[in-house]
Formats: sequence, structure tokens, C-alpha cells
Amino acid sequence: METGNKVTINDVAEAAGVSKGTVDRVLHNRGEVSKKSRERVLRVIKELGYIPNLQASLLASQKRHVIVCMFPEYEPGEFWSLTDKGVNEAAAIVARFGIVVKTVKYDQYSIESFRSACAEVLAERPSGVILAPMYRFETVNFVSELSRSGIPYMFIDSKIDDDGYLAYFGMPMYHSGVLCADVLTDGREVPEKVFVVRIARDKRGLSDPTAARRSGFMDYMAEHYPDVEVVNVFIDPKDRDNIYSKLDGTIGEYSGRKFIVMFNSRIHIVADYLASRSMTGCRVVGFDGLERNISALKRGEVQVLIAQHTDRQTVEAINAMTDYLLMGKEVPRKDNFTQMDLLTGYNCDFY
Amino acid sequence: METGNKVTINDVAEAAGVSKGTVDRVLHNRGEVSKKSRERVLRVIKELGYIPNLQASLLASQKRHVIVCMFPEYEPGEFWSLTDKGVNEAAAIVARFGIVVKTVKYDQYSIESFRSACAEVLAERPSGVILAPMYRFETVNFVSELSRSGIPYMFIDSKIDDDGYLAYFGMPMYHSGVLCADVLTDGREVPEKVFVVRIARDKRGLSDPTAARRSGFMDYMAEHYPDVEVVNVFIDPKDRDNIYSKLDGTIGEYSGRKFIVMFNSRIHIVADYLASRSMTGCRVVGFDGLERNISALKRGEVQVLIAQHTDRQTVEAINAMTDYLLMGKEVPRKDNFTQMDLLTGYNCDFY
DNA sequence: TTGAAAGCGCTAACAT
DNA sequence: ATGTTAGCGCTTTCAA
Repeated sequence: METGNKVTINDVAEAAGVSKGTVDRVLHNRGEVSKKSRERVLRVIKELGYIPNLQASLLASQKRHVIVCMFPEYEPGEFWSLTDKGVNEAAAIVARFGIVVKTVKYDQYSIESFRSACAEVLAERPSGVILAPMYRFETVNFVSELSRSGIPYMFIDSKIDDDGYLAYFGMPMYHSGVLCADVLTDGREVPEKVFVVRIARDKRGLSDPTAARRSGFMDYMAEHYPDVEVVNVFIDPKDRDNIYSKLDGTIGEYSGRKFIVMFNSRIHIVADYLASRSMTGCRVVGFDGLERNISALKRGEVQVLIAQHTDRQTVEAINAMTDYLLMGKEVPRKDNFTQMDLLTGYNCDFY
Repeated sequence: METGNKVTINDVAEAAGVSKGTVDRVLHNRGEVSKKSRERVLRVIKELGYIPNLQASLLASQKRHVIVCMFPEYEPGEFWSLTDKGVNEAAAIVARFGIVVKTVKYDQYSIESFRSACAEVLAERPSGVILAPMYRFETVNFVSELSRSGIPYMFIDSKIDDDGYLAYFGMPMYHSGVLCADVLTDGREVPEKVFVVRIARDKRGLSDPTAARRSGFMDYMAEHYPDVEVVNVFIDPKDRDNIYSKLDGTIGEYSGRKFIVMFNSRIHIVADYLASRSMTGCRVVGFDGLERNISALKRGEVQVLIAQHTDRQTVEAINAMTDYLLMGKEVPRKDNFTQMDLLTGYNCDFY
């Protein structure tokens, strides 16, 4: 512990021959300052290496910033619970700066729900918004509304075609597909066919967030294994009986070594199926470190998971937003691609 | 932005019928308070849900904490540069709380250097110390000196047998060896022999930080591949010519498919060797995401790197120390094992 | 054992 | 356009 002797606003004011009121004005460029004083103050600030004291500033201004995070609601153990975890962690950190983090959730399968969530966020008049976009058109409307109100926003998980966002934090989707294909195949015997299990979605304006990932996968396969057949198997996650009969009719009937991937976070469905049919020796690769996926990994029903630290993404987004709000720090990079972690039965315990 | 109306020390003082001076005294239990007032104040604090304002507290007390980080000096691109990177990142964050982070480096191959570094740290009278321990005996002396002075300390990277540390942040060494063996072998043709390239160290009191890792590796091999021969190859990293002739005489002479691992961060040495001899088709697994290792990964001379986010470790340690210093928050977990990341040519760009 | 009062560095309303 | 001043919530003397 030492008592630092930092340069204060008073020192600057004195050296520049003005009052601290004036210094404060140029600091936050809220006008009402002659060009002459302005320049003098700026010069002195640089000379003295003045750095504003955040504590004092926060204390005096009594500003209470609210950051709103918007993402889908979830059942325990589902993907979005990880995001929520990150929000809570970050909220605890930035609370030290008097920043309140609020959460608004929506039903990702209901456009009405998304709309009303947007309205709710707007009504809150937050200092900043962090959102996982879903409905392209609605999202465009929403963020342009935010822009109009001067509210900065960031995308997490995926992003839409838009340019006004402060930052994006998420996985590089295309590359994750490439990685998936490589992990599935590289250095092993060449498969005869690989199964891609997909969710049968209705197409009502829902952009499929895994489309780019699928492209990466297909491109890799086309380049490295042009002769391997890629078989799509569509399932409806809500109808378990149907799933199993569907899988029985495809994967189950195939007698060779089974190579299976899924591009969303639900590879545990496949794992459960394989276990129920006592099928072993398959090579199964999936995405995201959900508890159920990790369990499958440990039981050996899944060989590799490609995961991202969803919670860290959120933490970084909220931290970046805080820096922006409190110190006007621009975000260093606009697009922040998070790393892709390879989980196996041997390192998943430490994930 | 909203103007929050939080409970302040004044509210507490008023409700308890004492002055805020008294409230402050019980808050920091610095005595001089009658049992009666003390209890009353405590009760009111609970009732009102009073939470001290960190900003105001920091501002008023003008305390300047210094955290000292102690780890080996390094050449550009070496392992410890990652640690340093984390230190700088964390320093920027905690600077917002008026905390100064200083660095003291030592020559990891010189016990005298380590000793004088310890002395230097002590002389600084820091609020907290974060260190990468090297010489067991010296470290024990050092930390007991710290304890005596009431200075909390944390270990990073590795730890010694001691109980007084506040926290440890590092890789689970034994498990990393197990993982290494699994990545090297699993699902592939069974090798005839595997080469373990090791640094020939002189034994002068230096504890080999990779010993536990080697144990994990050997245990896995013994269990899964009892018939595979593990060949140790000792090299001296300073004598490049010697290295190559040594490798020529062992790995070079072997005509089967070459399986090679190294337990420290210098797998790039092996990569360079293989490239210089145009040996391809090997399976090479190493540790740590140094630039030179990553390059080798991209060039295909190394197949997998097992890495840890060394920089994140440091950030977490410094954050934890900050919480402890500023808010008296105990560290949630004493031993914090960081995740082990598997890097391949396809995901290392995002690491 | 306690209360009163003077700041900490900065903001913002109010004068000038 | 600029200076003055009263706080923000808390710590820390100094008296009482």
C-alpha cells in the first residue's frame, strides 16, 4: 500500500490557468469553451499525463447505467443457459462500477415473443444492449430503433447483415464446420458415408444459425473426400419416438462403421439413441459443451465436442460495453471470433 | 441511465441513531465501539440491506495497492511471454481500481537471481504477491516470509508443497500427460514405439515442472499399450548441432511411423528437425501455444498442441487478488485447474 | 466511546 | 465563455 500522487483535475486547471469547471467541459466536450482555453487544457493534459479518476467521476455523476442482454429463454441444461451464466458472472464484476445488467428473454420459436422483447428493451431505456439476434427482419428494425435512440448495441452468438453494431462476439461458423469435418475424419480410415443429423425446422423467417457451419463441413468433405456420401437425416426434436424410428431406418440400417455429426448443440440425442441400441465403435462429433453432451463424451458415446466458451463471450461483451460506456473506450475489434475448443473424454473435466 | 437510490452509510447512521463515523468503525471493525451500538448498527445494516459503495470508499481512503507478479524472464516468443501478456491485460483492468501491478522477473536457471528477486519483492512491501515458484527451498522461505508480513500470495503455473497460498492457477499436470497419450494414440494404428524428447537438465535443486505430466503419460501408455516401447531421447536445447545428430541417431534411424511427444513447450525444435530432414507422416504432439509451435502446427509438422490459456490464468489470479484486497472476498476455489485446449491446424487461428 | 468536520477527485447546477 | 460551489458516499483526523 502506498499513497500515489496522481495528477488531478485541479493540477490541470491550475497549470492551464483555468477553473476545473472548464477542464471538465473540455474533458467531456460539452462545448461552452473557447477554442483557446480548449487547446491550452488539452495540451496541459497531455503534458502532465493526466488520467481521470474513474472512482471520483462515477461517484460525482451518480450515473446508473443499465445494460440489457437479450437472448432466448431456455430449459435447464440447454445451450442458452451458458450465456446466462456468463451474464451473471459479468454482472457481478461490473456491479462494482454501479452498472446494472438486466436480462430480457424471448421464445426463439415465436416471432411475437421476439417483438415484444424488443419493445420491452426499448422501454427500459438502457445505456447499451447486447443481443443474440434471431428474426432477421425484426432485428433490423430493432437495432435501427436503437441507433436512432443513440443506444449502442452488440451481437453475440450470431449476427445479421448490419453495420451499426459496436461489436460481435461469437464462433466463426464456417470454420467450425471445417474443423468438425477434419476432426471427424483426419488420420483415420476413410468412411464410406457420413450421417448428418439435422433438425427439421419450419422455415417461417427463422434464419438457421448453423447454415454456415454446414457449408464449411460440406466444403471440406468435397475437397478431401469427394467420394464419401453425406447422408442427411432430418428429425423433430420434440417427437422422441419418431426420432428413434427415423434413426433406425437410416443410421441403424447401415452396417459399416458409423460416422455421425450434428451441427447444433443436440448431439446428446444421437448419443442416447446409440446407447439405447447398443451401437458402439461409432465416430460421433458434435457441438457445444452442454452437460448432457459432456456426459455422452465421458461415456464414450461421443468422441469429440467442438465447444466455445459461450459464457466468456458474454463476459467479454459486457466488459467491452462497460469500457465503452464508462470511459468511452472504443471496442478494439469489431468482430471477435472466439476460440473453438476440442473436448474429449480426457480434458472435458477441466472445461 | 437511471439514478439509483441506494442505501448509504448516512441512512444506516440515522436509522441506528449513531454517527456515520461509528458505522464506519463497525464496518471495518476497528474497535472503539460499544457492544450496544455495534449490534444496533449491524442489525440496521442487515435490515436496510446496506452495501458499501466501493467507489466512494476507494476515493476517500486513497489507498494504492501494489500487486507484484514474479516469474521467469524470457526471450520473445517463449512460454513466459504469455504470462506477461496476461499481466499487462489484468493490470489495465485493475488500474481502474487504483491498483498498480508490478513485475519482478528472475533467471529461472539461477538460484541467486531467484533469491534476489524475492528480496526485491519483499522490499516493495506489496499488498499481494503472485508467483511462479521455481526453487523449492527458496520458495518455502520466501512465502513464509510473506506470511509473516501478512502479505497474501498465489501460485501460478506450478505450486510447491505449502498450505498458506490463497490460490493456485495452473494446468492439471498429471492429467495433461494422460490427455497427451490419448491424443497421440487413440483410434489410430498401434505404434511400435513412441519417442519422448526430453531436455537434459542438470539437477541442481531445480524441480522439473513436467515430471507429473510424464507420469500421466506413462501411466496411460502402460495401461492401454503395455507392449509399446517408450524411448527417451535427451537433448540439450542450447546445442543445436548436437540436437540434430542426437535425433538422427534415434528418431532418424527408426523406419516405422514416428510417434513423437515432448512435455515442455519446445516441440518446435522437433518440428524444425523433421522439416530439415524432410520427414513427413509422423504423429507429433506437444504442449503450449507458442507462436513457433503454432506455426509448426499450421505447416503440418505438429499434429496437435495441448495448450492452456496462460494469459487467462494470470488475469484470473490478479482479479482474484483484487477482489480479496478490495472487498475481502475469499477466493472461491483454492486450486484452479485451467482447461486444456486441443489445438489443430484448423482451430489454432482462433486461439 | 463517540460525533463533527474536512476532504478524496470529479460533476453539474448556478452565477457571472 | 468561464468561475464558483455544493455535493456524491466514504474515511479519517480531531475534539469532546
